[in-house]
Amino acid sequence: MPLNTIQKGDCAEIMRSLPKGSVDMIFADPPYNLQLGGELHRPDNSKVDACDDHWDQFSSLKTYDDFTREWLSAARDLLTDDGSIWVIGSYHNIFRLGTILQDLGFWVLNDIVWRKANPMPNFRGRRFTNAHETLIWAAKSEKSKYRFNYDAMKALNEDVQMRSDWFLPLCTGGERLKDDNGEKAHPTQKPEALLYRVLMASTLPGDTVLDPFFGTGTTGAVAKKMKRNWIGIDREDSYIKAATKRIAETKAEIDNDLLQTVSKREEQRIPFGWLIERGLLKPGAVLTDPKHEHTAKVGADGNLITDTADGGQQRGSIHRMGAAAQGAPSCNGWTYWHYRDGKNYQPIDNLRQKLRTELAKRPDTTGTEARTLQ
Amino acid sequence: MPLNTIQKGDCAEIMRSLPKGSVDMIFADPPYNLQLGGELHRPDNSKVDACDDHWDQFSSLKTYDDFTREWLSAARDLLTDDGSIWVIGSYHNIFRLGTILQDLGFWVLNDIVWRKANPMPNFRGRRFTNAHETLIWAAKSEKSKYRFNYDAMKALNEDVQMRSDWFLPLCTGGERLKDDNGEKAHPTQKPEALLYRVLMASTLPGDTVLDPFFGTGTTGAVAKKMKRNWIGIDREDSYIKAATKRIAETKAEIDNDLLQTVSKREEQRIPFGWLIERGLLKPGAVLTDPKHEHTAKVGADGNLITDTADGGQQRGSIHRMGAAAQGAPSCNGWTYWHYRDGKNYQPIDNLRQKLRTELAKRPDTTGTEARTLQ
DNA sequence: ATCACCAGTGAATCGGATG
DNA sequence: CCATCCGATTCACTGGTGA
Repeated sequence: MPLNTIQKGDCAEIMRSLPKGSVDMIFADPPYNLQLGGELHRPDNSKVDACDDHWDQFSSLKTYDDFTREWLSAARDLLTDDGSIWVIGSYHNIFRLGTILQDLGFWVLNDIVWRKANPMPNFRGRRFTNAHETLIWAAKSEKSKYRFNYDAMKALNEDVQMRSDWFLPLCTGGERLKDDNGEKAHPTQKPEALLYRVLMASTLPGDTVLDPFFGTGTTGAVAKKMKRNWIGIDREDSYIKAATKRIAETKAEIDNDLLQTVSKREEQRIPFGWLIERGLLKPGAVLTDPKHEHTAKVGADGNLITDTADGGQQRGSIHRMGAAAQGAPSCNGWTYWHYRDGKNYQPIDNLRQKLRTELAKRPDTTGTEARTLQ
Repeated sequence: MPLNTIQKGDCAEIMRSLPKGSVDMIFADPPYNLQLGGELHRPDNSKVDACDDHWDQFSSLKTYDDFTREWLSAARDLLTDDGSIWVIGSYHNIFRLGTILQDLGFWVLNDIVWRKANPMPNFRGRRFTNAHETLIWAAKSEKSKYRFNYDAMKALNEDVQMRSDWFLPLCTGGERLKDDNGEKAHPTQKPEALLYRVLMASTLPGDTVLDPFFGTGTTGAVAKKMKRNWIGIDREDSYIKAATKRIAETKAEIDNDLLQTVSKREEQRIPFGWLIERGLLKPGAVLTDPKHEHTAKVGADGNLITDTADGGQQRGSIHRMGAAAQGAPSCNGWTYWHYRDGKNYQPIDNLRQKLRTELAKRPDTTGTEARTLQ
């Protein structure tokens, strides 16, 4: 795999030449097929520098669809089974992209709206200001165990779930690459903040990220900063030259420990029985629910024991017995059951956390056991 | 023309029976083809009342496409040459709708994002909160002299061009129609404010507006208020009954309350993570408290990271880590934590203020940032 | 009259490991 | 392939009740 390099050529062809199932995530910013008419002027009569490059011209919708199906199909084969893809577009092409993604078997996870902080106004006053672009995030298939760093996204948003509408400025000012004449090097350079969020959401450090329409290499630059491996593909020498220089000047600046995000789901599993084995809870201890409406006794084997209405007993895991007490389909026993700590009641999750901290300090003695029991 | 009545039956069939070129605008809220799996429960174990009605079930994407092509084709013939159509959908169906619209010769004018003020969260934490729906506004053809009430839209928006992202609350409370059992009469009733803006943008009083998926008749009720003629089509007796009653009780008067967009909040919320995404702070930057007694490092996800006495690490939001450092129950992390600016230390609140000023320069007037600029 | 608290709810493609 | 079990997971808003 040609990691951390730019390949020159047709992206479908090059993707077909790489080993199948070898890429964790693909970010694609394909031609939008804008179909612009004549020139557009601002109210002050200055001319709008539109995207009229040859690579954005297609003779018909069918030509665009064929082109799209070709590269998306190659992209799908390149992804690992649990990989995912991001594509970005506007109303000119996003419906074609979305339809073909679905037809090829991709499973759409979200459509994301990039709300532009500073869009170009509609100078003619004939439509609404086109103030957003759309990203589609899709897994390779319905069965994929795609990666989503939920906790990182929540943390980025001050502990509130990240929504499907993102408000970010355009790429302007110093971030915008210029060519030797001081003109913008690429007509549609995307802001790094957009890629930062995409990479943070759906990849891990060390993952391989491919961008088939690399342009000025925003994906590569952000991937390098965030210690993801990247592969870029483009057909234009001028873009490859600009991207190469840009990425060479970019440092992998973020430390490993800073790149880590914690997810409860990925923490070490602690069976309830370990609390008893290690004396954090004694057999016979009485647990209650938060409202003190139900009680259960701790059995020596890690089961809980409750008395039933008919004078019998019931036993089961902390989760099963919590669900039964509430008449609910499921229950997180760790947060439901509380133990007595002096005059207060604490969730048994506190004991789990305590044990987890201890185990982390002594990885040599307990690590193997913990790992094998996971 | 059966103006201001509801027709019962298949919408494509009924549209074919009406005179061609006789309708000025069509608003369509077709089935979304959600393809839901099993049941979904909230964290409190209550069940989500999903949209699982028979009319939303299609056996395949092809079946859905055939259905869509059929009614959109009939709709196109029904429009005047200068007429336009609005369709609404989610990522499940909007790409199919958009592709078929384009294939039939409709000319897309805008895609509009309805950002929901109060969407349902993602309960499992597996994706981004699906916080918007998409509307497509299209003219009958590229040559259409479609109607767009530019000045009305600008006036609605405090004299700034209306953007393509609209921030509106869901239809809840008193506006939501209930059946005889007190249950919601329709699973997906749209808010009147949404229809108000659509009608205000693209029709004139006296115009004829048709809704082929009439449901509880929101389109008819708002059209009546705004003195547009309306035609509704639906297949379900229960919806027709509810819509008939609703429109009979609606008066043909323009309700000024509807004119208002959701009021702006005083200040927009800036998550700490935005400073990192936008490069105002780098991951790894060291923050200190005003007395330089505590330090914390900035994580890539917007959490702060501190070293604990026992050699471990702790992470959390700026507020939580500020509280922990002081042993206080709460803390305003924005004023507590300081970053190094040359030789001086400045509260990170300065960076927030800087970003806020930048954002304020480009006010998102359409819609109120509320808590969710995102 | 006001406030605090609780319950309910909205177009939702909402697990993963183990046996 | 399927069954079983563990255990992680929610935001904004409305309306009712009781102090």
